[in-house]
Amino acid sequence: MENKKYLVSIVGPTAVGKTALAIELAKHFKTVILSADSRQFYKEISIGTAKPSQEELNAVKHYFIDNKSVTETYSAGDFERDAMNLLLELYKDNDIVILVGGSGLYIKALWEGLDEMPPVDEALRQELITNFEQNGVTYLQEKLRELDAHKLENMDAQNPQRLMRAIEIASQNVILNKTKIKRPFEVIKICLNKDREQLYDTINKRVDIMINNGLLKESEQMVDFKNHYALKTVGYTEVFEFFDGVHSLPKAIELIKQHSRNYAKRQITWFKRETDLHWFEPNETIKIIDFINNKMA
RNA sequence: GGUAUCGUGGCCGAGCGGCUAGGCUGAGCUCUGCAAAAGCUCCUACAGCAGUUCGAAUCUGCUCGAUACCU
Repeated sequence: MENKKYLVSIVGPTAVGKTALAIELAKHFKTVILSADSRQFYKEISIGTAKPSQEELNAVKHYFIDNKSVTETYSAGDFERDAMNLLLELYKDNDIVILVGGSGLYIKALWEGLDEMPPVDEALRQELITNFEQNGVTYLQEKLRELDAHKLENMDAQNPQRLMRAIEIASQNVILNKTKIKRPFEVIKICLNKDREQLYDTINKRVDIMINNGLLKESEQMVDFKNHYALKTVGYTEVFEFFDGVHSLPKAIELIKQHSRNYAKRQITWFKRETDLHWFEPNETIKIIDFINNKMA
């Protein structure tokens, strides 16, 4: 009979220490790491995305790092599909796989699944963007009201991005069932967090390190791609603005720190509502290993 | 010592007699495909004291503090 399979998931805010813990766990359980970080996929950007170091990557096999180019568009749905396929392969040789990352939606997609969706209609998307730019959110609200008034009443109607998405779905007659999918493995959910001030301090310091490690140079090489979604992200946006003369360098660095702190806070908010999530401090490795063993016993 | 200008919430910053400017930070939150994204909510301050006035952050005086210039 085949052994039970586990997905040990390490989540938490940026810079809390997920990478280090994941590597320790992977070594301890003699397994591999599946990364769920929506920016570490991209092979061209490493410094600003705080990828694991080369030594760390050599120590344990990592999947979903450097597997995409910034010119590609990738979504949570794509990730769910690719990660599931990979996991089924990995479970042939391993009973445990370590999932690590901070991209809440991507992780949720893998844990619970997303509904099947037809591909985005590019023409419609473009039309929506154009009309939104000219007429504002009101246009999107009215458009959605015609298609699905009930949906409009029950959503964040001030959010253009979500309105566009809702219109796309409504216009394709897709029925969302929003039920959690039963996975062929058990998910063990561990969230790392620490004192807010300490976390912010670590974030600030890490940004300085990124600058010293050549974030500016890396960004310079990415200038031609700055309109791609992959580069619409903290660390690069601010440096591009510095290049364009919008901010001084010190100001840009200050903004990277600030936006990283804001991001960390949003991540914490996201994970707070997750059920079955167990919270630990980053230095509690032994306690975490015990916890995992208990869960698997 | 004199003259001038100024002193607004954690920070920036408008207002210049009556209707909680606004922005940023910070905190809280939303979440089925751009998610390191996008959006929502909260935090009623005018240096102090005295006065003018029905009413003062806004006008007057004094005190304290800052800045600039002069001797």
